[in-house]
Amino acid sequence: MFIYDSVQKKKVLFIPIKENEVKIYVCGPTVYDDAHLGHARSAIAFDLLRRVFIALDYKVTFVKNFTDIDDKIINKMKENGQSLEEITSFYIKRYKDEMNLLHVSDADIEPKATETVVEIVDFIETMLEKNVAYKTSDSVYFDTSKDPKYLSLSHRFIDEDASLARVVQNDEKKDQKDFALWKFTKGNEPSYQASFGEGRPGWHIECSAMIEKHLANCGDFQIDIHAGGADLLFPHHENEAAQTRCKSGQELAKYWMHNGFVTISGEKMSKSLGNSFFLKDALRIYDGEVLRFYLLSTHYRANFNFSEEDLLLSKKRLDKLYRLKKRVYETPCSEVQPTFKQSVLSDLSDDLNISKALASIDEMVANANELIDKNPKDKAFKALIHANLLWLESLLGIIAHDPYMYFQIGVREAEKREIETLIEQRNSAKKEKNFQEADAIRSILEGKNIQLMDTLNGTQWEKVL
RNA sequence: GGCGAUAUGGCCAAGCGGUAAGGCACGAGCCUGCAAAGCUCCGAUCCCCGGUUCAAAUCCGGGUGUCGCCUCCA
Repeated sequence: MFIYDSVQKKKVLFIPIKENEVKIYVCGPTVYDDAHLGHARSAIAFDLLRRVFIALDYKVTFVKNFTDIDDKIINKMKENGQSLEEITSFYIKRYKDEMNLLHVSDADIEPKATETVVEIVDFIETMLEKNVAYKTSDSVYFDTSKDPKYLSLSHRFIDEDASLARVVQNDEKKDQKDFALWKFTKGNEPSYQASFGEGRPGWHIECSAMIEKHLANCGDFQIDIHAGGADLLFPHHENEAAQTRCKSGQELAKYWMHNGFVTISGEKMSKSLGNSFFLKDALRIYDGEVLRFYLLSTHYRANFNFSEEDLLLSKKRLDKLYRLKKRVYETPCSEVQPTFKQSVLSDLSDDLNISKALASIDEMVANANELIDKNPKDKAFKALIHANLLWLESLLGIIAHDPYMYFQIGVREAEKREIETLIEQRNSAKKEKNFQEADAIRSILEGKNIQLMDTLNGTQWEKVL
């Protein structure tokens, strides 16, 4: 497996800390609002990473956190008069439901910040003891000057005057780069007891504490891979790494992976721009699997410009897989073709090169269709192809539906019966060589976006988007 | 202002020094009563200018465009 490491800034051979095992931590969402396409893309990208490692026979431990205590959540509490719990449990459930529609598996461990407070407090106590953190009137800060490697992750040089001019000045901080580990309570908001003062955790500390709690190794590195969106590299990941380095003497992660953004009309979706395309809205229009396949089909590091037109084009590629599935659906699976499996896995082992993998898959599809055309009764071959498709389902999280149902998504039962009746009428007309009548019926159905196809197994229909 | 990424045929998109994968769209053919589906065939010298090399889309330098990070963010 080769992966692109954001810190080394190049593609490197992945060597696990412990043979045949991989520990992955992904930064999950702050749960105060609905997830948008960017969350989906990140989740799908690293879900693929996880599936590929599993397919390569690694023992995978996959952790994704929920940030469930934060300024924005508190603001929402004040706005809506809801409790913290009410808000976060609502959005966590919605996030997980939506991710499941996208066939993103739940993580093995899904820690919440509020359930990690004890560890966070311990973590900060140790940093205070080690004198790499200090207290001011409102917060406990991390002292970045104590970390000689600070900024080595994001390769940044901070110009004290220019680049931090946009940050609100705080005279109590020793250095503008220093960041809050703990914010003392101002009253009337959720807070936790701590030896250094009642309050709540800052954003960066939870990931370091969670990794230590759930995953940490003894050795140079605590985990194998830390992943997240490209916007997290600085300051979030830089700060996580610094905390852990100064607290435990270990590097947080051996490899760092960052996914590119989803843009709309070439512009990043972001909360401040207010141009977010929420998943709940996308899922009202598009099937989750179609959306997954679309978001999956561009390499995870590249920026992804979302457009409905491209989504529909991408669907056509998925349709072809489903049509092949129809052709082999009645034949029980045998074994995946080794050459096919090997070729797809080797494509994906190259830093998740999905484009290459899809090309290999398309080649398999074309080849399979050709041979089934030539020899429609070759059950042994169909069994192999069926097995290939089933294997792809586990590897990519696609082609999971019944292939007939897939083409009928969004068609109501009554409408289905109506379609079947029209098809029967058309078939009678065809038998009587009344092609005018048959074509007229076909036109009626086409007007309803129903496409007919006469096959050896009778007339089939598909809903066209 | 500082830092970084990227620029490939009509569109999406691989490529990581040896003479441009794949998908969609378009066109032609096979198949079909006709279609649809499926199969086959068909198109680019890679933003510009210099340089390194026997050899560059791929490396280096300089431009130009686009995007991002530096503030919550996947």
